[in-house]
Amino acid sequence: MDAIDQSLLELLRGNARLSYAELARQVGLSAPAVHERVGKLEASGVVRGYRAEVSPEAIGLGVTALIGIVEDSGGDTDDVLEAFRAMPEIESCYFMAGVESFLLKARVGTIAELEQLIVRLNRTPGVASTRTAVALSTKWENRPQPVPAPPA
Amino acid sequence: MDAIDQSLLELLRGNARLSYAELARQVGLSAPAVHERVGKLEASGVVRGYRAEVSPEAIGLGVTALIGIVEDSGGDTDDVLEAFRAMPEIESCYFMAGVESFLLKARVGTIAELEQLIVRLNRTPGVASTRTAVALSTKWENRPQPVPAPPA
DNA sequence: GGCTCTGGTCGATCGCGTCCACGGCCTACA
DNA sequence: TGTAGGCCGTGGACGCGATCGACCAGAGCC
Repeated sequence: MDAIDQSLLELLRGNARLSYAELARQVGLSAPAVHERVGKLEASGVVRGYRAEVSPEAIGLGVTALIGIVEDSGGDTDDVLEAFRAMPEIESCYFMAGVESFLLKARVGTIAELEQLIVRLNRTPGVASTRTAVALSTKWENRPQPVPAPPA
Repeated sequence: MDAIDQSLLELLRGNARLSYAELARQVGLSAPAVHERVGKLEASGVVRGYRAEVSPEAIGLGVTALIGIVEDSGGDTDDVLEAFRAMPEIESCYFMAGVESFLLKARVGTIAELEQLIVRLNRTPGVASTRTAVALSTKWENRPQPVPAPPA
């Protein structure tokens, strides 16, 4: 993971569909060399995948909510997790320090759907209570920050 | 935005580096047809871009925190936003309903850096108070949910 | 000093991206 | 109902890119 790898990551975070030839020009190597480097970054898990970023509103998911979950003292955390995983509306799931064990980011089409989701969450075994905050607007999201000095 | 467009979005959300030829095979059209459809999806803003997803730990950003911000009654929201925007650690910024006007997702390398970030946030004009919760682990993040029925 | 491993370039081949001309279907309208 | 026009697709052509193999330079190690 040297400076060239960092440049490649930076470039691919900006536009994942850049050709190897274009990447090669940008970093001053040959295309096969870039191909090999990127392959190693993928194989080592540094690059997890390449995703098209779709505007949520455009596909009818205009409502974003952040939901804190307090767990039942008797519940099994893994079961709760499984239940969350089965709900496709839950885009992100963090296990947190604090009273609320989980923080979920959910995306639905309407407030009515959000209501149904919250009801389902509250009914989930192991969930003691939920606290929902809805996002009025998303100022930005998943902004890539510059790759800092490598850990190695 | 018909069923084929939805398939294309689904495919590209799974792997943004698929070739047009491959996409064409998957949806049963010719490559130029797919090229044109994807071009229109990009032009209309449905597809915002293509991003490589990089493992945060691999680039030395092992600490994720969610930070709620209570605004000063006298502060200017736009100024606060500008200040947040200038902090690269803040990956996402939502404007929320509720006492806390903003919810930030921040990513830093160490707890010490998180401390410095919180100090900077509290010093920011317009910020009355902050509430930080750190993520112990990320169960999943930005999981693409199936494209539902189109709004049209 | 020579061996080997790593990581690069170069060249060749094959497939892909992309442009263009053409054609079929659907609709609007007389 | 016949017809014109627009939309959206296909097929062909051509140049570029992906990718493989062969080869080479430098570092580290015996």
